[in-house]
Amino acid sequence: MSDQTGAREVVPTLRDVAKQAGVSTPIASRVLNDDPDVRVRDDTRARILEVAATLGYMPNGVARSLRRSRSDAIGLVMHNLTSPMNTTVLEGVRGRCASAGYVTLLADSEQLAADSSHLRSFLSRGRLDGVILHVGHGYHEQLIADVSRHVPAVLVNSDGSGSVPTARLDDVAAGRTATEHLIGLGHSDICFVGGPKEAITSLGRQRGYEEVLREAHPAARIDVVSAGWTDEMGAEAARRILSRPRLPTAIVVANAVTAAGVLTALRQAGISVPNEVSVVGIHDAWFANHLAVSLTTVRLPLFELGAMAADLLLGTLAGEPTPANALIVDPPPILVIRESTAPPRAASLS
Amino acid sequence: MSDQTGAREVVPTLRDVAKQAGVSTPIASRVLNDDPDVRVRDDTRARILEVAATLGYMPNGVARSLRRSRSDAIGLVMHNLTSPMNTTVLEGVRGRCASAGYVTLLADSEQLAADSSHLRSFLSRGRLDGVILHVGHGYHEQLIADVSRHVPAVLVNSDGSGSVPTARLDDVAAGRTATEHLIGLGHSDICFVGGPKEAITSLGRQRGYEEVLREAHPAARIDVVSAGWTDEMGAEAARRILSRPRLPTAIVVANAVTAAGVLTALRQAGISVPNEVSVVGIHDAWFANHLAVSLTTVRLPLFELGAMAADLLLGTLAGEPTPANALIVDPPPILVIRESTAPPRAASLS
DNA sequence: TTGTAGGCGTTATCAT
DNA sequence: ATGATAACGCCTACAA
Repeated sequence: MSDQTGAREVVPTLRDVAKQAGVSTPIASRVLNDDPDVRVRDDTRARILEVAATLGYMPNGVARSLRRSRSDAIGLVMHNLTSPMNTTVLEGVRGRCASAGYVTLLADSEQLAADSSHLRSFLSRGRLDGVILHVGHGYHEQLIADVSRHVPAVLVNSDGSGSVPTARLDDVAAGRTATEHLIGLGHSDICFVGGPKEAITSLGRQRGYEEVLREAHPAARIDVVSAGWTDEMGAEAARRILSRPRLPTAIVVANAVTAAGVLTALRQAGISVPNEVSVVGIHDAWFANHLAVSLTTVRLPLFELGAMAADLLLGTLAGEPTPANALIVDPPPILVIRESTAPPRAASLS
Repeated sequence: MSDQTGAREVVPTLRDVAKQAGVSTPIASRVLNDDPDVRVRDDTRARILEVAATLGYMPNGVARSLRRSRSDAIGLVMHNLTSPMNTTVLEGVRGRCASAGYVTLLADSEQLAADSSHLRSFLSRGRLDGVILHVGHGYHEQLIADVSRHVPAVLVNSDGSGSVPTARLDDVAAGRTATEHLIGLGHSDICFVGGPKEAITSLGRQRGYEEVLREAHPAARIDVVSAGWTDEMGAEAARRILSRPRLPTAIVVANAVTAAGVLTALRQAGISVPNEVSVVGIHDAWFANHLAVSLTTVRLPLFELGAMAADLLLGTLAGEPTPANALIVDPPPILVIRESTAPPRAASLS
């Protein structure tokens, strides 16, 4: 068939298609790109399409990017991908970007911050149309500045300390929901176990806790313990609480992984949950069902958070007027009751 | 300062650097790229470097890719990122690629297989130097074929049904390690709960189980139950086992997430682990410590698996002679003993 | 309805 | 030791 025209091992280019179809490259280009205002005879169009198909033509994305000065690629800078919550956010971002025709470049915030040559390669001009940064509580202001100076950027769950738009969860509402549940059960001696001290998400949840507790029991003690986002840090915080003279009757934990550590430490200390202490975790991860005591949680829309961050960025890229900040209030935090919460000891005695 | 030369809002290009430094673009290019065999006067070199620095010059990666016909980017096609095991593999791939100077494009295998326009965009010529496919047990032969026709590809933990190099774990050894532990405790009535029927990793682990069981107890029954990789499927498999007249004294579960479901179903049925049934899971995930009963596991080098897959691909790209397949035997599977295993009921009674 | 010209930013080749 | 020229593959004017 077409072999005798001098089949090359190399992949066909637009010129090859045009040549074989007996047209010029611009025509081939516009037909293949479905340019709406191109007027070609039907048979010409058909011929081009057919040649492209038989040749297995595939446009060169790099050349196209260079020409159009856009790459249809967005960068996603993440920290701590081992956290199931962060994975969900990632899926939200990636899925939305893919649906919008963008591919996703993934980078780790620690590595990016530590390796400037990798950062340069990542930000390499033209490769990325925009970047979404989910860098947690790390002190990555420099990284954020470096990135946002080069391309449009959006932050996720971070302290948008300035000009970079941010998508975030309704952390205050989450803290409120968790605490309201405990208060509804009759608790008033409630401890809050937070993430890292600087983490803005943890601070928001803490504020929700404080607000609700003050509203319901103005005299109650605000009792905050800082931990971190890992199970080990949760266990360590629980041990700190256990070393005090009196136990609270309930604990709100700012994160489900941390809560797993809290539960395990309580079990190891022989404390019965929920009989002696109730525990609520924030984030309804799959493993909540399988912990030492199945964990009552507050479900937050993590996937939607990622999708919203992507929307923010893609909207900006499309030149649409885009809000500088987005708080995900729909769906709202939802309480998922399992075995780890019950009325307080005192109440059950009375 | 340099403003009066007509400072533009646009980012500086190589030509700008060359012009300001009073040299031609090729020279600027070669100096900035540390071309070893370029002979320039020291002051010229210094001038170029200085201008580049003050201008904040950053090469355009797209133009460079076009010219060099390589992108320094690799694609990672993954399935089921919600699994913590897969996340670890991802980190292995991404980390290794980043260290080698490659950025990583992430795609979801389901979405890629379902959306051909996204696939074309992903494979868009020139964008990717190679692809790593971790597509699980899905019937993605078509996807694998499509990808590997376009760029060099490497498979992870898949059935390298043909010409595509593959990196995989030593699943047989993992199954052996888990089963040997149980046999050492005195068990002989051991059930194997697998992943999806077609999953090659599950089949390998099953083979390890069968080998060891036959070697130790030639008369023992090979008892295999198919489940899947989710906690729900594990729970469902456990319920199936519970509905039989007799319980085995021990269960090997091909996956830690599945094992979590098994443990929870056993607990809900009032079966005591490890007193009535011992359970070993494969993969030492963080949550093993926090399950209803902490789970004895076999730790497999998932991060190294990802890194090895990356090495395979990068080696191929570098033109090095590269093995077609790699079995990760170092580090070997390691048994991590926790609370979910003990001698069998009969033995503890005698 | 179709073709020609030019350039996106870089690097490789050859000349000087 | 440095410069001129061309080309990577594509797309957007504009011309015919």
